Amino acid sequence: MIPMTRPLGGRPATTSARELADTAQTLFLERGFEQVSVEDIAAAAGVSRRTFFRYFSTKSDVLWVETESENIQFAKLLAAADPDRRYDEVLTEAALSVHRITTPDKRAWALHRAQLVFSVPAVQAQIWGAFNGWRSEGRAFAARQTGSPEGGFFPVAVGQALVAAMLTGHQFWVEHPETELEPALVQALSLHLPPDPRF
Amino acid sequence: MIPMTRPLGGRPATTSARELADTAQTLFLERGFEQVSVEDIAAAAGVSRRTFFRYFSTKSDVLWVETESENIQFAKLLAAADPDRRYDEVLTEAALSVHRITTPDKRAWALHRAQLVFSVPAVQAQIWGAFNGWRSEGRAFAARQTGSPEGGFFPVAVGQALVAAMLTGHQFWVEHPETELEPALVQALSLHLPPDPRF
DNA sequence: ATAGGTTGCGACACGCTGTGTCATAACCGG
DNA sequence: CCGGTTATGACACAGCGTGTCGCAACCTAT
Repeated sequence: MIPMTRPLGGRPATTSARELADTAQTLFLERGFEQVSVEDIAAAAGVSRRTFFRYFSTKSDVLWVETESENIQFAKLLAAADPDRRYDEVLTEAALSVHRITTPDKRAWALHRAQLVFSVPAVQAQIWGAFNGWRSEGRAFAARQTGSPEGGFFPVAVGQALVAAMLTGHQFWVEHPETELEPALVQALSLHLPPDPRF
Repeated sequence: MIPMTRPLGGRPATTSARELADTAQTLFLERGFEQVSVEDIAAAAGVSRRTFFRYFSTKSDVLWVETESENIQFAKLLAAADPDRRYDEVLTEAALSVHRITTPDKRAWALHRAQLVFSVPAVQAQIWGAFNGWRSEGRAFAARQTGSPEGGFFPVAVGQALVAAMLTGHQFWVEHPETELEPALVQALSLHLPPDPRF
């Protein structure tokens, strides 16, 4: 979508997806998702409303900028896993690694985004697509790591269960924001299924 | 929302939620969800656009009219459960009962809708809200049946796991349409959690 | 029959999202 | 300086969702 190298010639961009996303996230934290219009974001970033929609196809897309790179990191961790290890251990480690929170700023944003997920319909409408990567990665990994058939029942269940565990951890966190996300994720991911290559 | 008995006095309604939903679904089948505006639905039903929003708060709400009554049936089954039975047995029975397919017509429709769920983004956008009932009902039931704290981790996990099981069964069914839904649901629901009132 | 209360509806206006179109600004190389 | 290229802004438009207001259509009581 956004080219790696600036093509030769042409007017240089006055902003970037990253800058727009940062601006938007700051405003969301200040006033809340629905109290911030695209016009507000564009004005704060010094561009027109139309330009915002050239970088993001919808207002809520700005919430999932990190998701793409997280998916890549997740897939890499799974690809590099020792084939002899239990699939569920690897899956748990990889998921925790990707969701690790390093700074207070990132914690605040992650919490707010999670709150939006569980309260704003416009955000909920995108969850399916946002977690598609997790579902399919978890499924494919479970199939190859346990030797289950590609179209079998078990890998499908693992993919769905992985997403459910993520949502469980985040939902608990949102309802207990004084706690930390990681323990909740650990607990949710510990409710895993034993490997079963039969189906 | 819509009163059970017509109140005394006042102008009688010229339409109903049921009539609007039927009209809308017919148009959706003909042209597709996004190719039908609320104005179109209202016109086809012989009312104004404003009146549509008096019966449904959003356009997409009419997609899940059946889901609402299913939720009520589900909640009733859970409410009538023997308090001494294992929560997961009751949950499984109730979920299977609600999803039981009685006629070939209903099977075809259920399969078609499931296929839409796993392929059409416009439909996927509604899934979160559509399954909100199952999530919250499963959660509340798990809490009271196992004696777990209302805000505890375990009920949250049960709610999410219930939805994940539903999706797993349906996803497997969509990918193997020659099989039946119920066995897939049984298998998915059998991957349940043991009751744990501690958390 | 008429008056007053109650309830559904249509008309209108408004802010917001998302899209299409077009002119223009700001860079490139020759 | 001059086309070619790319990002942007201005504008228009359909659609969603909400608020408000006056009116229409029913009721019951007098």
